[in-house]
Amino acid sequence: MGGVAWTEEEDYLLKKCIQQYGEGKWHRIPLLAGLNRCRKSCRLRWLNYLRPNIKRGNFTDEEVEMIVKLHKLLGNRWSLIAGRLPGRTANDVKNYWNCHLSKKLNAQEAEDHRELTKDVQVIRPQPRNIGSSSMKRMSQSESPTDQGVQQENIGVTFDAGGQSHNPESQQESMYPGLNQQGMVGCEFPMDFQLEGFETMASGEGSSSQWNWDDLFLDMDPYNEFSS
DNA sequence: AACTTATCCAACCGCCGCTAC
DNA sequence: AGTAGCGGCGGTTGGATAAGT
Repeated sequence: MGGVAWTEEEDYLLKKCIQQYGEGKWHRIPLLAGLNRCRKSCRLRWLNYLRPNIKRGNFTDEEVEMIVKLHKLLGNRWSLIAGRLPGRTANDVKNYWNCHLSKKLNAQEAEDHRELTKDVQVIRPQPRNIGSSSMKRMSQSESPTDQGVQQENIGVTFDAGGQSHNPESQQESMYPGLNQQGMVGCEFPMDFQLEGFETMASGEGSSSQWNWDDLFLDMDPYNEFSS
């Protein structure tokens, strides 16, 4: 294991201490419980192992599907993802992702990319003269290599992952929420997406102004996704 | 049976944001 | 304004175990 494994006695002491004094105040727990562990170890042990109602064993298909969808939207925000999976911990989700899904999805993406580019002639960005006004515009936005290179003439957007998207056929795209800035979208209902993504895309607010926690407070992906 | 390699997952580490002083 | 202490989070590590040779 990554460190010194917890003994049954330590587990018992920690459990008893938390039952007596409650969660929180982690800095006091080691002292109160008589454990030679740091506050973080105690908290982690409780959250990932000792807490009641923790679901162990394999992830169900529904849970896996949920993880994939939430990860597509949230990225590596494991605690938020785990919050939507009753009984699962952030560590469980993270481990499962790292062990199973990341490899699987990487392989699938590589395969999809091969399929997409199989019969397609790759059009690479050509050097071109850029007028001063265009330069000004570019300097105000992110580097095109970061968020997608616009192929103005053919109307196809290339994102950083090398996939191409035609804005006109976006409705049929695998990622209907993908905007022209190359922002990764999702398969959520459009009325949900637009509230957040349009504002971000239009530049009215930076992504740092967004609080994802708020965004999810009233959302139940079990129902939202399955419908 | 012995050894090597791959996989899993519990635990640790470092960083971040918040709060109190 | 600066700083210390805290809870919380995500990334990484490394021991145990399974699978392969």
